[in-house]
Amino acid sequence: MKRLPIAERREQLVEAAIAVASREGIDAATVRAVAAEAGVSLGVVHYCFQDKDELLSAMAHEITRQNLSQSLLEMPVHGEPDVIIERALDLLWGGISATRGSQLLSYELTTYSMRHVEVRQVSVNQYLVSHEAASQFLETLARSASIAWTLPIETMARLVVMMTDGVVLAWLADGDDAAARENLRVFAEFLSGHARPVGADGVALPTRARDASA
Amino acid sequence: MKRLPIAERREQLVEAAIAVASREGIDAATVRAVAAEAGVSLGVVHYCFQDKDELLSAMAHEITRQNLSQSLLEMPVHGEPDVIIERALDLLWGGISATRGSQLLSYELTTYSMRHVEVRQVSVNQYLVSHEAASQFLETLARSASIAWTLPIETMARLVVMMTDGVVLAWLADGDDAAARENLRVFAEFLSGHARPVGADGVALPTRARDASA
DNA sequence: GTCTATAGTTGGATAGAC
DNA sequence: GTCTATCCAACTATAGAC
Repeated sequence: MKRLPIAERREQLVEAAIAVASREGIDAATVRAVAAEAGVSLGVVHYCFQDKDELLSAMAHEITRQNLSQSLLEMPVHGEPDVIIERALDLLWGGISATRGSQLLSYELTTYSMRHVEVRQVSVNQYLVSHEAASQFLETLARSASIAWTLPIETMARLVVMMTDGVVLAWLADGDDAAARENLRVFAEFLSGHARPVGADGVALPTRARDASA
Repeated sequence: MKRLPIAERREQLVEAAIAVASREGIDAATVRAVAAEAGVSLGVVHYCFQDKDELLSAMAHEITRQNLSQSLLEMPVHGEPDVIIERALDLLWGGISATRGSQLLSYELTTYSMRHVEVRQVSVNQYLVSHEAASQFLETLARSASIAWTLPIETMARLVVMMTDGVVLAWLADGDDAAARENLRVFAEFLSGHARPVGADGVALPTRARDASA
């Protein structure tokens, strides 16, 4: 546990910060607590990070990456659009419901960032990463299911982020897993309602399309 | 500014707490800052409230009431369902977008409550009040527009709360008023899609109903 | 690079004069 | 009921020995 290069030490401390903050909340993630969690002394943290805000920012960046990357990479192959959409949301929900502390921490970081100018970038980054992930999610979904979206991808992505936040917040509040899944089912219906079938090459199939213009 | 009955003093302090917390965030709402905001000395606050948590709980209860009561009381009269729904969401948004600090504070209180057992009731209360308000909103809407909802009122209410949270969070993050209104427009379409017309007396009109069973 | 020790703040809570 | 004064705990941050 001694004499690590500073880059590795920083990684270790960020992981420790994530651990303690996910478990006990953002207020509990003091420099002291992080040092204790990592098994180093207080001075080490201040040697690796200029101040607490820099540590918090690094932690936020990493947890945003972790929360979103895992759920969105695997996607079902081909099949009926409605089935694929519902299955994709199931996978998404699996990744979320298994990481309650991280999800809650993510919202704590959002509000914290909105109140403290020194870490303003955190919520901006969360916003950008979430929307990028949602866009990729929708595009992969469209390719897998041979569909196109009836609204611009940016609009759809914002709706996906919005609904995901809503579902997760409600679930954090009441812990009702069944209700969250029910919400996702309605969410899936909503997505299906804004999809129109296209050929495998991406060309619309006018005979089945609900709206040839759009 | 002297010798008020304790009930009035408590009200005054709660208002001061709301003011400072809405303006500067939950972390800035220290007992000292609240006392200064109210123009009283530190001891007065501890005389009126057993500890900080009791003050925070009182503040949370009051701001939850304020945030939700104002927007939901006025509702348009009769007319075409789609128009009424969109107009109702416009009114809702007006009440929200004018109170950015309060909205953000509400989410800060939610996450704070979820991490501190002593104020656990705060988020439970937020949940209950929000769902009750959403249910009333939907019922008033149904009466005004002479429609019925195709899903159980509890399910619909949870969806309304969920979507409202999502829209507000996204708006807090990027401040994009136009995008929020666009989201609400889609939200309105969603609501319209789950409404079916009934007679003014609440009886379904089978000739126009999309689904006579439900 | 890592440790201990400590300076310097801030904030919750209480005691006691008025 | 209200004020001032004070205690005590926890935290960020730095200095300096090793």
